[in-house]
Amino acid sequence: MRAPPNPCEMPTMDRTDGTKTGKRAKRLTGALRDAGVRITRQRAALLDVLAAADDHPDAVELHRRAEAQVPGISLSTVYRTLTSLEEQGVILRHQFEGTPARFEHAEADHHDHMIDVETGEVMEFCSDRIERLQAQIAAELGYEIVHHRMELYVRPRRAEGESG
Amino acid sequence: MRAPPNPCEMPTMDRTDGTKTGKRAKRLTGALRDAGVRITRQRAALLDVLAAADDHPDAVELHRRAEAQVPGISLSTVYRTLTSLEEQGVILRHQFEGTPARFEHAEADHHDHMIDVETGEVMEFCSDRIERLQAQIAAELGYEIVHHRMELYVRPRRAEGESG
DNA sequence: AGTGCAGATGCAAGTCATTTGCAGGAAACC
DNA sequence: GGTTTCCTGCAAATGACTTGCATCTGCACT
Repeated sequence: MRAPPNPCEMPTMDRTDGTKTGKRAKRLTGALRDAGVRITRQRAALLDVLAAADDHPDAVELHRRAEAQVPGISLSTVYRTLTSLEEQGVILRHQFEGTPARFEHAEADHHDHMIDVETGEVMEFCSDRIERLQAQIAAELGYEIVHHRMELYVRPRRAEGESG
Repeated sequence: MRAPPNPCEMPTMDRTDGTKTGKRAKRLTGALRDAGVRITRQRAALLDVLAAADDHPDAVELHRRAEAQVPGISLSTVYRTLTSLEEQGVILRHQFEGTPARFEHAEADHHDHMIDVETGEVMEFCSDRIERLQAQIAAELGYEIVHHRMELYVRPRRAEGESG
C-alpha cells in the first residue's frame, strides 16, 4: 500500500529535515538576491516557511506560519511576496478547485497533483508517459506546450464488501 | 501531419448548425423539465444560447447573448441558472487560469482543453491513453478518480527560420 | 381560463481571495 | 552614517460571484 508507482515519483526526499530545509531556504534566498530582490525580514521568513513546508499551504496559512518569525507581518506583504517569488520562479502557485491558491517551493522536479476530495489532502505524482503524450497531442495540432495543469480529484477506493 | 491523432477526437460535429442546435436546446430543456426544474423565459434563453455556442463563453458573455432574447435579464439570474444547470449535469464549468469561469453544454463526449496563451482560444482534445494512465496512477495509490482536470497552455509552434 | 403557491427573478448589498494607493520604514550601496 | 529606492502595513478597491428580500410567474390543479 502506497509504493511509488512511477519512475519519477518522489524526486526529493528531504522535506521536513531541518538541515536540508535550512539549505533550501538559503538557496531560495540566494536565487532572490541574485535576481536583485531585496531580502527583508518578511521575505526571509516566508522563504523559511516555504522551504520547510511539506504540504501545500495557502496564503493565509503561510501568513500564520510566518507570524511566528515576524509578528505583525501583513497579509498583503505575504500576497505581494508570493507573487514576486512566483515571478522569480522559486515557488509554484496552484489553483485547485474551490480553494484559495496553494503554494510550494519549486526545488522539486516537475510533478502533477492528486487531490483527495474527501480530506483535501494533496499528493504529488508524475508520469513521463503522460507528459510525452501531451506534447505529442499539442505538436500534432501545431502547438508547443507552454505549461500544463493536470489534477486528479480522487477518493479512496474502498475494498469490496466495504460500505458507507 | 495534422490528421486527428486520437480515436476520440471530434466527438460531435453538429455545432453552429441551426437545426441541430435547436434540437440540442430542446433536449437540454427536456432534461431540466424532467428534473422538476421550472422553465422560465430566462432559462430557456440561456439554454438556447448555450446550445448554440461553439466556443466557451463566460457568464458575462452568456448574459450579453441572452439579453437578445430576454432584455433586462439579470446577471445574477445568469449565475444562478448556470449553477443549477451545472448541478443538473447539462453544462460544464471550466475554471481556466486567469479568466472567469467558462461554460459549455455537456452533450459532447468527455474531452480536455488546450488553451492558446496568445489568443485565449480554447480547443478541445481527448486521449484515451492518457485517461487510462491517469486511472492507473490513481489505482496504484489506492484511489479512484472522481473527475480530473487537464489543460494544456500552448503557443503556436513557429516554423524554423521564423522570428518575432 | 382561473387560482395558488413553491420556486424564480431583479436589485442591492454582501462575501471571498486578492490587489493597490499611499505614506512611513528599512535594506543596500556608497 | 547617509541616501536612495524598494518594501511594508494599512485601508480601501477590485473582480467574480453569491445571497437576502420583496415581487413575480410557471405550472399543477381546477
